[in-house]
Amino acid sequence: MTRTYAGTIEMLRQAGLRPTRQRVGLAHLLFGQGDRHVTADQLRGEAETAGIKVSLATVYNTLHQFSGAGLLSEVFVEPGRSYFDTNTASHHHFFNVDTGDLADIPDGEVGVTALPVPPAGTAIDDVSIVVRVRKHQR
Amino acid sequence: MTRTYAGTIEMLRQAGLRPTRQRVGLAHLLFGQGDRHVTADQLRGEAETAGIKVSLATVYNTLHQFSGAGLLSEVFVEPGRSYFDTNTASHHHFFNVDTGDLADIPDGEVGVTALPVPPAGTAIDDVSIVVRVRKHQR
DNA sequence: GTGTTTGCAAAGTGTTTGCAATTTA
DNA sequence: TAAATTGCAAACACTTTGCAAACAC
Repeated sequence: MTRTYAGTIEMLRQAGLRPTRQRVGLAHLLFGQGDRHVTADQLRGEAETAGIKVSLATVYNTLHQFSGAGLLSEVFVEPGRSYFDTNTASHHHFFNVDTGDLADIPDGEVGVTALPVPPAGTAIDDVSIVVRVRKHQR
Repeated sequence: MTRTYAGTIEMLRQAGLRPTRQRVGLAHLLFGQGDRHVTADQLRGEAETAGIKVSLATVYNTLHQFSGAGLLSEVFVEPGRSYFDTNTASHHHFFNVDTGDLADIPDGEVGVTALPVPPAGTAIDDVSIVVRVRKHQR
């Protein structure tokens, strides 16, 4: 978690990304407050609220650049929406189908029993578990 | 697996769906050849090849109606593309990120170690494991 | 005949792209 | 100043919708 501007700038430099006003602002929103799960649109809204002027196209570019640099990971839970996760360690997710909220499953609470044998000619890249939850009706 | 026309028609009737020419044709493509994973567009292409005249809008409608009736399940592996699976039993998937192919993981080859405790106010709806694979480079 | 279903084309959603203007170093 | 980055608007891929014509019963 980077919290100072100097630290954010250093992080971006190390990732080979110029610390532009937009990137620094978005990095602050993303990495300044613990683990986060955001869509491009949500992040754009937060940036606006925070007074960071940035276009949606740049938010997308930035999220992909951060992913490429290993600062973010992408999570697939829904067609038509991309989520980005500041937790780049291997872990799993709860997805609330009613609200669209994505949350980490605490470490160790779930895992896979064994790795399956991948189809011929392929190798395993990533294993993800998504636990879909909904409002508990009573 | 339904293979006869009479069987397909009966299946649709039981699901509360009128056995229209389009629904019967698509059901044959879907349920007449073992477990399948298709996108709307793929199915549309197959229908065309098979000489079944059906619009893309109707393919979408039909896939959703079949899902609603429990004849299909929907699988989420990629933003911007919906996959439908003729296997409605609880099971998991391989997703080839290079080709877009989706395949079932044989029963028992993978499972979860334990169910995590869902966030307050929610209940678990579904647990899915997606194993992303890619061409094995040598 | 009556209500359901279909197909078209238009609209919608989320994302990406091309390129001139701006910014970083 | 040179190269990288941004923002806009247009383009995109996939999906959904509105509604008149066609179909199932």
